[in-house]
Amino acid sequence: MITVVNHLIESLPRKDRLHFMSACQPVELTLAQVLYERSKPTAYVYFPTDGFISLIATVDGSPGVEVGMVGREGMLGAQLALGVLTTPLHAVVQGAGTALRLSARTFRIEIDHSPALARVLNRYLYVLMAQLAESAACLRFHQIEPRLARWLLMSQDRAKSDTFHVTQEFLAYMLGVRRVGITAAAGDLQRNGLIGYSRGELTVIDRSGLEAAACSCYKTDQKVYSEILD
Amino acid sequence: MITVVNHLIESLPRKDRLHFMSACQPVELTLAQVLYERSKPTAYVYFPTDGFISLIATVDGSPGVEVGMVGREGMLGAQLALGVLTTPLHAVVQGAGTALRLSARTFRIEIDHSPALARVLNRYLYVLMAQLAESAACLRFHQIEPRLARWLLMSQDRAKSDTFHVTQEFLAYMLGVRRVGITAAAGDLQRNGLIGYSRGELTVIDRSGLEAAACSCYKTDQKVYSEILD
DNA sequence: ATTCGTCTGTGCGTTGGCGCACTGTACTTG
DNA sequence: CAAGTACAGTGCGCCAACGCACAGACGAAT
Repeated sequence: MITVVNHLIESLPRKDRLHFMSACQPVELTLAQVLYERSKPTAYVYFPTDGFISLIATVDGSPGVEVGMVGREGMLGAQLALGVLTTPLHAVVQGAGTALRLSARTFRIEIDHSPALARVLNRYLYVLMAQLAESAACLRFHQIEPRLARWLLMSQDRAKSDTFHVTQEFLAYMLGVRRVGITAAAGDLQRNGLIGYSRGELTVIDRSGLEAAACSCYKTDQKVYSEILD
Repeated sequence: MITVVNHLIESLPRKDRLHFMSACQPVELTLAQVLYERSKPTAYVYFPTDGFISLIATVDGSPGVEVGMVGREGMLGAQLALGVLTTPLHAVVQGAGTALRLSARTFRIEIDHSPALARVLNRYLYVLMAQLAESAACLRFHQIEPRLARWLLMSQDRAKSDTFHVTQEFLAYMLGVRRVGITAAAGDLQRNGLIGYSRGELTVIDRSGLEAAACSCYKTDQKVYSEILD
């Protein structure tokens, strides 16, 4: 039997947590499922317990680029706590799994009834903002390979598995680069024995090596999260 | 006699507004003044009435890049409304002028006493998040010239003057590029008769031309702001 | 009037990433 | 087992932006 495995929910005091969970509904997250579309109203919020979700920013017709990741350490739709129904970002399931879901309306009622929930949501929003800002600078200054390494680490943290399915095409989309850019960077990581890669099956072999290869943003993210939410 | 000229404060109902303003203290913003430093606690929040402020993200030792701008349409320190004392970004005065200032403590008391204030702050936070995400994609996909044009428009909107003092060195820092990159881009805009430029004195000549030269992020920003806060 | 500091413009080679097109290598399905 | 369909790898020319260095150009201060 599985207990709650979303960190935000876990952090609630027992009474609030039980009440909150009774309002939740477990749902499957299927790979590539689009949960939010930019500037459209959001019907539900999601607390991943197992899967994880990418936040994608776009401009004009450009393909898009990932600016945030949501796993069991966070939630999707926190902007509802700010009283805004629409979302500025696309949200796409990037690792299949499960999540707890609430309707927007129920979620807002829960917030009104639980100051502890409101508090943790506010703090999470702060972390999210810090991540967005970090992403901006990272996109500007860091090269593909360190960014890829970072991405793999972040995914591994959320997938809780050292092997997962991702195509180069997909990685290219996430990082906002060409596919061949990924071919080169991933090839490099592979030659250095940090990852194994074969037809979409990616395995992290040397995690600490990857950490060394990743840009500083990985550590920074972790630091902010733990300072604000732990 | 000057009435309040900060849009967020103006949007409060009369009673709340008067109370709020009596808690405020007018201060001068001097050029290049550093108001916030990353991950340090914030002593004050600022509501610009005249000057404006740049939000700067940094990674590692990299120089930094602007990810947001705060003028009379916004405020600095909104994260306090989330209950977090530190700030994820540097904040530097980019246009000298004046602002209304409150201590962090007073600000939080005001929020607790005015639901209208809390509401507008939440909405502003949402706008800020949208801006950060937008910036990330903009930094990744847009070229120097359109970004420069956008920056000039945003500054002009906040400076309420079509001529202001900025060196190429400074612009380079804001956009996260080389100074010579600015030389080239600004030269281009100048040749096309959109701006005049001489030893740090920059004049916007053809505003609608600049709007055409700017990347789409300019319009997008305006749209989000007006949808959420108007 | 000369000097000095600040700001702008130019020139060079370098590079990281782009666009495009094609080849090679697997699984997968009929 | 043959054909089809992902997916990964390679090669080539191109370009925006980079780093570095130096040369004017203007304004203020001595």
